[in-house]
Amino acid sequence: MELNEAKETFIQAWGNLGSSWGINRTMAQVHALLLVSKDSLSSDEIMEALDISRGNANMNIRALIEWGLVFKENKVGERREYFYGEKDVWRIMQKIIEQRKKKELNPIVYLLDDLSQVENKNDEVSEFLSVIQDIQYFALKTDKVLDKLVNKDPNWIVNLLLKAV
Amino acid sequence: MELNEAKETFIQAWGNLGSSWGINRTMAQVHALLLVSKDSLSSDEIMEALDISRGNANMNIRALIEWGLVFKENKVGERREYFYGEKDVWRIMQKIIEQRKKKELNPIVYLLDDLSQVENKNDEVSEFLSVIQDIQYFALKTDKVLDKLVNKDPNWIVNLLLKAV
DNA sequence: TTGAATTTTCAATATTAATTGAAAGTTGAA
DNA sequence: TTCAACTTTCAATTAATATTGAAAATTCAA
Repeated sequence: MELNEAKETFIQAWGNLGSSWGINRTMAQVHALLLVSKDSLSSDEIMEALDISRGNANMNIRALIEWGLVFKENKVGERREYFYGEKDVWRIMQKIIEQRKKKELNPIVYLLDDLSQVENKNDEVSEFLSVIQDIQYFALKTDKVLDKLVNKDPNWIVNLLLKAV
Repeated sequence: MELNEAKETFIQAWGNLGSSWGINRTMAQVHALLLVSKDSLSSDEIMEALDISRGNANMNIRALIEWGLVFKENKVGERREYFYGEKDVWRIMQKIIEQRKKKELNPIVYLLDDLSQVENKNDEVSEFLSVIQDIQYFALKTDKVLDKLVNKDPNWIVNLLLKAV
């Protein structure tokens, strides 16, 4: 396989995988592009490389900056903005986990907390509460572990994983 | 809050959350409904409770059975099928992890394996390979941990999590 | 077998999400 | 200030996904 072909494959595949990861195709593609680009790229270069519109490029670059996966660079004497990607895969994982946790896990925690307030007056309610509380238990545990994960250094989790496997 | 109100809230919220979890709204709702239903329900009862069409109900019940989150029950002297949900929250987590791993993680592992085959003839390629291999490293680690997770008993992970936090 | 009850399929439709592109907004050098 | 370069916004369009509902297939008691 040739390098540019491999990069192209990576970008396309990362885009597809993004879909199942709750990240839209273009956002994942921009991320992949910047991940394998040696130099920072302008909006126009990104539009060109991925064959997408200006608006689409802009929105997804902003989203990636929001996520902390992409950064701006201002070149001296240049008006336009350039962008480069976070290259540290560990940090990339952290950021993605952080965002997915916010979007997918936190709402569950709040929901279950609310639902626990149901008046516990009979067996049927107890049974419902038991389900809710079981879910809550796992959700809170997962939440805590992921918090640690995004706050600690790479070795913490690597050691944990090694111990586990 | 009253029980039926709480159940209704749970079903609706679980449906919405399903979306961000890569599970479609109806599938998540059917799952939630069966999770908080004392008795098993027929297709018609599910259609009625969630106000969805026969086709929709059928497809999502099948998908849930496929995932191992819902089971059939045949009542004696009754033609129609009844369905009940997996109530063990630990097993539910296992099944969901199993499916998401299959859909989200495995493709990455295969992709990276492929991309590693790029001919390593110069520095630019080395740099690309380094990114790919970093991702591969984390992907494989995560893959292994999740494998353990779905094969071991609840205490294994709970202990691990406790140790970690 | 037959046929009513039930389940499954799938083309058509509806819903939701992503993308475009042009207009409006912003920026900073001259 | 002014104005061209550049960025952002957002209504309209397109694409992707989910849902419907009726027809076809299956099942099983009689």
